[in-house]
Amino acid sequence: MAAENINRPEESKETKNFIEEIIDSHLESGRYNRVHTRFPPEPNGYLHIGHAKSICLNFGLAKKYNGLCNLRFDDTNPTKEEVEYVDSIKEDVNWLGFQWDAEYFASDYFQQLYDWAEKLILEGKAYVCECSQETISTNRTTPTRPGIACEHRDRTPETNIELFRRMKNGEFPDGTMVLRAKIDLNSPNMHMRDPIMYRILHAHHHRTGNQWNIYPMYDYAHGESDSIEGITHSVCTLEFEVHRPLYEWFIQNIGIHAPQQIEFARLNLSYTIMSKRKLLQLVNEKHVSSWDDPRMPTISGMRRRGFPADAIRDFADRVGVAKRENVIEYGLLEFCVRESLNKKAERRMAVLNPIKLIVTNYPENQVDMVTGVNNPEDENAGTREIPFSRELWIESDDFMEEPIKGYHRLFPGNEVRLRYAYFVKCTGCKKDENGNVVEVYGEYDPASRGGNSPDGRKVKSTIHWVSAKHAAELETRLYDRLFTIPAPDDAEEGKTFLDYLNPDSLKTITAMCEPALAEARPGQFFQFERIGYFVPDKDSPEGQPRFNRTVTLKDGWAK
RNA sequence: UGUCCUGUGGUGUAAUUGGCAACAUGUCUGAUUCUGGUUCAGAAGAGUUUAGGUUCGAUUCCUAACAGGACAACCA
Repeated sequence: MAAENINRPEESKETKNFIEEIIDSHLESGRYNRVHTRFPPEPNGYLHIGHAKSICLNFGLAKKYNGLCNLRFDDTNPTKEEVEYVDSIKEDVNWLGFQWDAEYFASDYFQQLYDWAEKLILEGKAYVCECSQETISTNRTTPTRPGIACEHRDRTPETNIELFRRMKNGEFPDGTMVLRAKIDLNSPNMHMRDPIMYRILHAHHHRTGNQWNIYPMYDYAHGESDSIEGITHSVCTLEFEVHRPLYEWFIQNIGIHAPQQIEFARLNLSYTIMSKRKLLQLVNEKHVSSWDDPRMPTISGMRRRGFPADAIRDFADRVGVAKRENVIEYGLLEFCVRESLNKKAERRMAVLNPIKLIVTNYPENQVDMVTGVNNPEDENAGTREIPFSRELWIESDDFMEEPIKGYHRLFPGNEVRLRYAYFVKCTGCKKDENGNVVEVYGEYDPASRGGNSPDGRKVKSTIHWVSAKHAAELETRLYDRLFTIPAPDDAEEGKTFLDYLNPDSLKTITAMCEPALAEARPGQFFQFERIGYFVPDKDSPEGQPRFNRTVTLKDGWAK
């Protein structure tokens, strides 16, 4: 094998993570002359941001070393897995921006796995055990004490192979017997105390149908699948560390290509949960609408929320790869999202919490068009025309009858700029019987058309607005974090993560939007000026976009 | 309890493999700005879990302790 296609990353200021250092040493020592990774999801749920880290890592490693990366579905448990999940997983990996070199299923290897199991049996390295689940467990005892051998352990290979074949043929009911590797009942590592390789399951498998009555366990299937595919570096999360001796035992005793398993710390994000079980619970108990509810930390949820794929990749990059447990601040994800969106989102004006501003010296039925810049960060984004008239919607936060110190928006006597339009000076307001402001009044300066005064006069603030008679009233969903505390998993006594659901994680309002927003289409990104980033939801009817708030703008004033 | 893994600013990740701790984010200032956004400039913030040891010198090597985590499924 020529090794000239190995691509060692050029010396750059970028430091290497510990996995890359291991790979470098393997390449140097000649243990491997290539890099081949895989992303091995179990199709029993939707992918989440934690998987995104693993996807970026595995595909990233392959790319960096000019190697390959497979997508392999770890579908060894037919009772939990469904095609729906297979489809969503493929879509999510693609959307994240990765193409796998080959697509496999662990179930593709069932026959090979079976043959190897027979080989181990014949060599006296595996046996059929008829103990109950409880007996197996109690016979394993505890780590400090030796395990107890059951009467099945010393059966002859002939008996074992016959029993195993009958297991395969479906002659026994579920749970009556299992195939166990004969390793070491006294190992301090409980995984080595004769682990189960096969269990009987008369279940319909999403790919092999009813062909099999026995299914391999993770520990027996995973490493062998890696080996079959020629994987060199099998990257997984920390909890599999104790499984590594077992992974290596099977490979060695079958006598096949040996990949190196390397474990890293999974991603944890503050204010969110990552467990598939809990995520499923949120969906099943209707705390969210679906797996792709924009509040979900799933890849599909984030996509619907408006997080760009490049932001997620950047995030995965920034959190790094190490072995120590970590909790990433949610703010870092938001930073990555804003940084990406700032460059690509077109600006629009929309008023979320409207109050009317009447420009008293502007002619009653006049309308003029002012020009708005679509994206100050991108010259190619062009401009658009926005209608201006006497009655405008402005944000109620942008007016205070009695301003607090530091406030320089609209208050009686103060002049501000209406973005892209005119200077307007506040002359007062009208209140209802309860003292609530219902209308704000102002006078504009015709000479300031376009947003600048010829006399060089300055204003301290610019506010956004929407012409009342031209406003498009569009449904807008204001999303916030799903949980109220940083670590919803660490519930205090007597509580569960559900007790920390944020009741205000979704507020649906009608926003007063500039007309151009009515033409927004799913897939586009917008910044509502001074407010945040928004995307049209996929469930929007034609010509009537419903907006999802992706993230707010950073608020340096923060009342 | 046993085995294994991990301890570096608030958070995360580094430190040329022994040379007085860097980057990002966050926070706080100030400047710029037709978004209280962006951008720019600056500041504060860890002496590397602790105690010993080796060394001229330790985040890095050794020992012990302490703390946190994983495992003890016919789940993956």
